Amino acid sequence: MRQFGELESAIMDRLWELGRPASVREVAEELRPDRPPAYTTVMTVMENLYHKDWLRRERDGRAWRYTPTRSRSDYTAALMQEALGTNPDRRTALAHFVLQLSPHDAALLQQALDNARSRPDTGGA
Amino acid sequence: MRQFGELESAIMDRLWELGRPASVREVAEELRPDRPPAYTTVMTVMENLYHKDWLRRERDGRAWRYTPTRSRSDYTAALMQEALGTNPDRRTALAHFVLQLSPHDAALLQQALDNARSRPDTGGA
DNA sequence: CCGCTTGTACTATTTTCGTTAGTAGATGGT
DNA sequence: ACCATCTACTAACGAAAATAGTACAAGCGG
Repeated sequence: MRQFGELESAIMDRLWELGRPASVREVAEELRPDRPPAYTTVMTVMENLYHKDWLRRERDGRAWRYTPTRSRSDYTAALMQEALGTNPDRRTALAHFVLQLSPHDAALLQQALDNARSRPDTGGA
Repeated sequence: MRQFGELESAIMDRLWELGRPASVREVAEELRPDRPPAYTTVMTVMENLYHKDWLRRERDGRAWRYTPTRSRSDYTAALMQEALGTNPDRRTALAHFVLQLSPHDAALLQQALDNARSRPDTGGA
């Protein structure tokens, strides 16, 4: 699983922000105010993301409406998982990871672990 | 921090496996048995990694001996950290992450947290 | 001492993938 | 019927990784 390019990220971010199916037009608007990409550029990239299975789409009149196939947190977690997966020594990797966490994040992580224990596999996507 | 290319990964893996300074020749041997890259290819990539500061090197006769500048777990942890960092909703991201963990990994993670609490900031790199 | 082997330094090409966007054509509203 | 909009197709550019050849230095064995 490769990480997103810059424009891809911006697009996914926008879609995750919106939290509902959105047309190319909607996404393209106010995307990267510094250097607004052409409408067709956004369209192409969104179609790429569709073919790469990061977006699903449905017809709305002539236009497509796109939705992320996975939640942002799901994506983040998968990236983390993948990073961890490349390492045979999970113990050390996890130890390093934890040491790099801010106290606040460490607390959140502890909570997450507690929750996972009390309600294993609840919380789906 | 960009993730490695395929050959770059193979090379770093080999160096991490060996756990000692290694020459280009040593690394090149048995690297990707399916399609062994030319010696000079490996050399070029290792020099790239050196200039990108992933490898350090020292002379050994005519040859260079290369060593990773960072441990594998350090690298892994940094990747995980970076993934987490792109997500504004850390709580949910961490929750997902934990739910995706195998029970064994979850236990390791809990241990890591416990250790971090009892001996904060011990264990450096 | 001389050539063979090994290793480096330099250079260059190919490939891959994201980014960029134009053009043509379909379609629906007014 | 016309105009605005949207898609589909095509293409080319740029950066970075992968690939490797060539030239050259230097040590070793005979």
